[in-house]
Amino acid sequence: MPRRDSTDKWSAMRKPKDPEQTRADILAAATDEFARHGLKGARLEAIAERTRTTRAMLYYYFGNREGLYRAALEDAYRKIRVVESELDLAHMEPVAAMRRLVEFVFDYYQRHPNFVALVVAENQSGGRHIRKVHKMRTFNLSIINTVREVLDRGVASGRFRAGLDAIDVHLAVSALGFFQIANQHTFGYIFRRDFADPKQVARHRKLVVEIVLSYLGVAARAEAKSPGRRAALSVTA
Amino acid sequence: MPRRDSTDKWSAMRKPKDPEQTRADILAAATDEFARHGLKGARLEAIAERTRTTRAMLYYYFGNREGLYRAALEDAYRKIRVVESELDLAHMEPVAAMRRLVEFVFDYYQRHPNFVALVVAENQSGGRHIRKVHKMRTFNLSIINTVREVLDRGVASGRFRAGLDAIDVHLAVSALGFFQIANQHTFGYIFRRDFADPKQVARHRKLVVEIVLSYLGVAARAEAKSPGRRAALSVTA
Amino acid sequence: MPRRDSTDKWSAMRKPKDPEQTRADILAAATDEFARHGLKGARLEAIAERTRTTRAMLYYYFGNREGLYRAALEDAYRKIRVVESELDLAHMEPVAAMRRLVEFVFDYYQRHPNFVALVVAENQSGGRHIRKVHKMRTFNLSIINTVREVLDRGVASGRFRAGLDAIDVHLAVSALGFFQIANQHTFGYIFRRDFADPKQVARHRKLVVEIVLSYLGVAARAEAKSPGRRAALSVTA
Amino acid sequence: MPRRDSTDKWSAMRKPKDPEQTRADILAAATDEFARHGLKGARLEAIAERTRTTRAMLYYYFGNREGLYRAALEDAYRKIRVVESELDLAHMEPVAAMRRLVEFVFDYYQRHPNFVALVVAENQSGGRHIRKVHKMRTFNLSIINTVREVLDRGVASGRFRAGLDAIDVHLAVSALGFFQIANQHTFGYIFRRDFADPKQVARHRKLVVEIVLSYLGVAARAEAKSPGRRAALSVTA
DNA sequence: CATGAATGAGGATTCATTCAT
DNA sequence: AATGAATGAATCCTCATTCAT
Repeated sequence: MPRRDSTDKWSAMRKPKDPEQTRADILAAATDEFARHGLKGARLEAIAERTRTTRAMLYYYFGNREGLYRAALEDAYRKIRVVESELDLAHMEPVAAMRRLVEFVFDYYQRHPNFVALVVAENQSGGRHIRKVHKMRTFNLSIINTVREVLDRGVASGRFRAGLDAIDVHLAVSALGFFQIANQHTFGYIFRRDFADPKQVARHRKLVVEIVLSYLGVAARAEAKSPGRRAALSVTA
Repeated sequence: MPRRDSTDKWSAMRKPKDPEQTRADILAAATDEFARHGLKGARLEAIAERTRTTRAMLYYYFGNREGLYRAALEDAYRKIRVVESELDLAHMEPVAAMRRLVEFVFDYYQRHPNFVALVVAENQSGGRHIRKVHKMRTFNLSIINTVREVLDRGVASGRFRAGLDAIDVHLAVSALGFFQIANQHTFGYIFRRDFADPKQVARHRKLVVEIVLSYLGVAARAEAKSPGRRAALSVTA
Repeated sequence: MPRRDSTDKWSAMRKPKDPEQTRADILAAATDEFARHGLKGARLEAIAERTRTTRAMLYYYFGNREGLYRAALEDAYRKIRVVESELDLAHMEPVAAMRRLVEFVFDYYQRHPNFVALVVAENQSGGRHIRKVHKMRTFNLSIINTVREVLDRGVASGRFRAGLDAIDVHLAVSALGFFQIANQHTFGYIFRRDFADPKQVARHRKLVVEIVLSYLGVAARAEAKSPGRRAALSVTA
Repeated sequence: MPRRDSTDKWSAMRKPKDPEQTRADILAAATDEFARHGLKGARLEAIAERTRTTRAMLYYYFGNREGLYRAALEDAYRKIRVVESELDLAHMEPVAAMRRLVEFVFDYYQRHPNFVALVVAENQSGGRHIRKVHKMRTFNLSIINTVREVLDRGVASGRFRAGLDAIDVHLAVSALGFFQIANQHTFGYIFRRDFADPKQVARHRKLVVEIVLSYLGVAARAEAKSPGRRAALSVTA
């Protein structure tokens, strides 16, 4: 009874009790809260408030803070891999496939800063919790196979140079995309780049593609403009 | 009346008042603690303990938690820029200079994971505090001038392709190096890469150099492979 | 396994959850503590101890120190006005009514030094908190109507002189009664008056009545002295 | 060295060291701080800041918090009595003398709210400290003699009624004047009286005089307007 | 399933006060 | 006579977590 404002927007707004929905709501709120403040910084009270439940409910559904955090972490990773697996790169020409993959990763980070933030949080706590999430590796390894398949075809067709490692490439792709979200505030402030500006985002997107393709041995910019005139224009703006 | 001997516990514990030293000690401990646990996660008590002072001293010298955090942040940025400014790339051939710069950044992050962690923490709190550190931009902008100068010479000599932006390049260099520290736990666990293994670190170092040089239009592999030219270029620390 | 007997320490200590009681207990203890030491001087720990709860409970019920203080303040004002409203002066002859009112105020202060002390504390903090208590004015204004009604009747009947202002009168009544509690220590010490002595209290009570009635134009001494008319008028509690 | 703003308004503004002046400055600042926040609420740091010295100086001059408080208290009482003793009422006609005395007290409180606040603070702490100030009674008792002398003359001349007690009268005068400062925030807010408004102050001043004179048996308002028509007009606005 | 009540402990700040120079 | 440095201790407040219904 204590503290709450007198306006009772409660009984009115509380959805009909649906355990699955409640669980999902909590998870969503938790993801956001953990993303914003990290594992230790997140306040369970804040999560409860957003879900219009009480802290006790979090315990009821997820056992404790760590259980909730792990659930959020697993959920986040699962989601990106699910979407990733729908890319269907196998039917595309290698360079186009790689371009698409890079853009996908880049875009995903841009649209899901919470995923990025959760990964940051997990690294901040030494990756202790990701190890406890079973199947984490399972559904994550698929991306490497995808990359490897594209690389192989590209090398075979002569579009990519030989000797490339799939994990290395994925590392580069991830790093370049991740940084733009994870470090946007410091880098953006210091070097006066507005990472929220759509035009900058578009520029950076091209930049990342270019870097990766260059590394694969493709004359980058030509690709982007017109497949036919490929070799002619490698001078960028 | 038992006059303390000068070799006892006391003299060892910095009783002789040396404010500068005390301040520096606190700052060092704070840097570490904030790096490990972030702005909110850090325990002031932990910082005090390592310095053999009391929490009150932290307030005496830095006003409050945020003041201390800001001081640590500023100090960390200042340090990397100071070392960076001693690179003396102006006298080196462009490709060698760029290689050296990339390696420097990579190495600095490897050897100063605290710096990386502080930057992560600052981004986690939205970059709110870096804005309050005066002169932050001042001493950070030098790196861009350095990069630009190398790029210009490289383009002029025909070793680099034209149309390159210094901030873009610095962004790429930073992102690729940063990721290896910042995301080592998640990426390492999922893809079974041991980022602590010196051999891997060496591999990654080459990888990053290669990626950046490729982007600049330098036939990376050639540089890296030809033993004859290698010695000439790897004048890095 | 030793089942606690129902007569042991526990049952005595309000274990059976009774939120209303808990809240009331806290409020009572808080009133006393704030009265003794003021808003800032009060120790929440002290309040908690008296209630056999923990400090955390205070926050649970009242949000924070100020919330608790405000609740105590409101409660105190409400109580005096409630009792005041039961005076039923409308049926009394004006002079007797006024006498009774003055005596009531005087007595209330005497018996509720905590109320006086809280008011002192609130003034000490500039009256900042009383403004935040909704309804404060509402239940306080009734006293003025009461006074005004008595004055009007007195003037109409020729017992009081004309031109009197109800708020002025209430101000005088309050000031004279308040001082005896609020300033008893300094005034008492300096002028060697023992404000705790029942005989002095009785003397002061008469004094205050006399002053107020004189101001209203009633020949005070006459009223007080004439034994014959005294009984008729001193229908006070 | 820590904390202070970089602008060094220090060495420039620090007055040439004059122990007496320093002591007086501290006392003035302390009076204000104790008046504002009470004995316990006052912060020594705040006092030090206003005096442009350090907290250590307060200890140097006054021993400790209580010593400083006592000094402020004594100083405050001494000042009012000094001014009071200069009233020179002995040469005035009784009614005029009494009026002047009431007005003096009223005005003094109005102009020295710090005195009022200190008295409040002292009562709040049970009058424990005033007892430790030697001579406190000595210089305070004079006021009673002054009042008594006026009363005696008034009774003798038939202007005042008999049976009056000097301390009672002083009590009434003090209470009525004190309340307007001490309780201005609560009373003012609840009953919508602006005790800071000069017009209200003037009204209240008259009111207090009137009340006191009425009590002494003088038809109040007549006095104020024209001594000659004294009895005629007792109807106030 | 759900929830209001209760608790315990961890840390943050703030200060008065003392010391050494 | 003065002061910067240092300390210890008191409180505050916030939370995660558990309990009883």
